[in-house]
Amino acid sequence: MPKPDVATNQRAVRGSRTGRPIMALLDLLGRRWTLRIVWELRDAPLTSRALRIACDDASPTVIQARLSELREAGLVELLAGDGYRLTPLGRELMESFLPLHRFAERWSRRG
Amino acid sequence: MPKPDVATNQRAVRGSRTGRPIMALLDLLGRRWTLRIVWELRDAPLTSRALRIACDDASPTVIQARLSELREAGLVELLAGDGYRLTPLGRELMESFLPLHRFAERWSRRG
DNA sequence: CGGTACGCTACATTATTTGTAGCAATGCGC
DNA sequence: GCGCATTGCTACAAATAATGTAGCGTACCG
Repeated sequence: MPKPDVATNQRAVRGSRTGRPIMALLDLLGRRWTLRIVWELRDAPLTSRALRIACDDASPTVIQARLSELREAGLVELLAGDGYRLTPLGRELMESFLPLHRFAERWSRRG
Repeated sequence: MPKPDVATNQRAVRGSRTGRPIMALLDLLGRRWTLRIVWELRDAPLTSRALRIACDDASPTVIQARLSELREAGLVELLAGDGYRLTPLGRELMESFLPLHRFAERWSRRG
């Protein structure tokens, strides 16, 4: 039955067809390196190159693509001269993320 | 003929070598459809086919691959006759996830 | 038995990622 | 000015992953 129209609130965010924001967010964050980028920006701004290195030397192509998506999503911004940093909204995302960090610790101790 | 390697049925979870669990988790969840699958299983078990449909009709290839990864990660299990469901650990993940759901609502109302 | 649903796989086509190289623009010491 | 380093960002071929469709083998139910 899901045959709804796209009307993406964002460019080509997969899964946004339902109109439920969580779907758009899950799709955005479910792209390779996106979560990691947000995570690496949690403390301080990073230049695109520093970010690349922090992200296990991912290729600049993907990093740039993800940064564009994150900027469009209003989660990240480019500061003249200081590289990229999370916007206030991005910092909210980061905070919503902390429980996952704690979960990761528990998860790593699984049998 | 590339038969899946038995020891690591897929490449090692990226970042797991750093010893930082969050990296392994971010990598696991940052693969296409993984977040969505966990999300769709939040309420009730689903058969692999129902899950496929719930996930915007993603191809069975990826769904099966992700389910294997999630089972290996101890987050999802296959019930004889009832399809897939979150393990207790998977439910913990889901709960760690709820703040993100609330964030998605705020995010969708951004300017 | 026939029909249906399950988990799962094959495989060719298509899309995305990787890795390497490089560009134009800015800044800094000289 | 000049050379040199660093920035954000792009090109592009090769490698890898996802898609879409079909189908297998195994159950279950009539």
